[in-house]
Amino acid sequence: MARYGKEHKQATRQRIIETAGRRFKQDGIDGSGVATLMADAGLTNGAFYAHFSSKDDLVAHVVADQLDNQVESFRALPPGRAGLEEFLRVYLSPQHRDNLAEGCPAAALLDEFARCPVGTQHAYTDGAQAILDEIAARLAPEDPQSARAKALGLYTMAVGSLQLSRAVSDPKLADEVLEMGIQNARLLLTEQ
Amino acid sequence: MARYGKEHKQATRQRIIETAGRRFKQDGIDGSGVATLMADAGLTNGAFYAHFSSKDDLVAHVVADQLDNQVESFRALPPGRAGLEEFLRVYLSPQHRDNLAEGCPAAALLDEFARCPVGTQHAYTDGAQAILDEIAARLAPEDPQSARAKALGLYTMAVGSLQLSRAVSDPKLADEVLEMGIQNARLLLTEQ
DNA sequence: TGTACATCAGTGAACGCGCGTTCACTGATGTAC
DNA sequence: TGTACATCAGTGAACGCGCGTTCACTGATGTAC
Repeated sequence: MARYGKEHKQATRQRIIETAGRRFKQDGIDGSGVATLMADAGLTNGAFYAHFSSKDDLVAHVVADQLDNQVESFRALPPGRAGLEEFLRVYLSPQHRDNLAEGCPAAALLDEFARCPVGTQHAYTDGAQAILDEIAARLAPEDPQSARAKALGLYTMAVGSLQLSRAVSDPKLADEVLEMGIQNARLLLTEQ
Repeated sequence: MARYGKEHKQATRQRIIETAGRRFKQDGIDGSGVATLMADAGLTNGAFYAHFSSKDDLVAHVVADQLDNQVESFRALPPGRAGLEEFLRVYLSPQHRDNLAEGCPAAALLDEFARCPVGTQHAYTDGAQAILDEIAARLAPEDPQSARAKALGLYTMAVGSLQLSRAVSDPKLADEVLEMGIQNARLLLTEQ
């Protein structure tokens, strides 16, 4: 079972972090047990503590990884406001709403972060700052203060709209929430 | 222990629903055990199933109760846009952010509702519709369509902002999120 | 080249604990006589 | 008025189960000779 190159254990660790990200978003943090998380990665529960000191430790690394990925995919968007338009269309789409596991970590878990240890909150805070910077930079490089305000408005409304669309049991309302979210976000972006 | 008037058991049931509401918002739904919920109400675990058929059953009733209270407190606000201004100031205040247990159920639990049984989602959907109607009615009785859109924007941005302010570990950022939330919400309300 | 050994990622059983749920029982009160 | 009984909200121990965590062990591989 052993004597692999040093990159092998790192790869396993990364695999655990990525499959755990999907599981946490799908079933919640409390709703995902260590044995299930390890089975998702093709391992058994006992190996967990060779990679992480505790479940909380894993959660913090998962959050950092998820936010890193989101920042990276933001940077791959077309430059300027066109990129924000595309982001909105994808983020507030029925496909995103109906795919918890592959979607935005904040939309799936933000209110749980408020109850997480400070290490997890730091990981989220760093990632959220990077995303807000990325949004603001596309908005108005010449007016950073209003760009910052709008970036926050866009981010909080997008996350809130996706969560609301997922929580309601009426499919018509769920779709309306997404459509109005795009409409309101565009209004926020284009005005003044 | 028994032979009280018929209103006694109802009162106990209501007490459980109310203390459970605080506990769920504080510690999450998965994070609150039945024994703890009953101890909060001054009872022992065994009595639970004389009042509710399951924990899920309690959750659905708690969500309905929480949203009812929120609708009621909305109706007690000053009429028209002045009421919405007051709502924003209170909702996006540091006091609300720092008091999970007494605060908005959606801000504390919205992303968990996406993973709840359909009965709970119905309870939330009904309450959310009533709140959106209440907001829209204050906005523009003469233009119900744009009022509806703005009501959704206001609600999702308020919930998203409060969640974000609670999740970040940097107090300065947490305060900024609330301030910018109020600013963006006012912008949404006053324009056009 | 062949054999003995060291390494160590991963296994799987076990730990104590709290979970949601069940159930035989308690005991204070209202009712019947 | 006094006593026996029925009611039933609430008790508390117990159920099987999955939780996070620990640990003695396995066994495939690289290294030493």
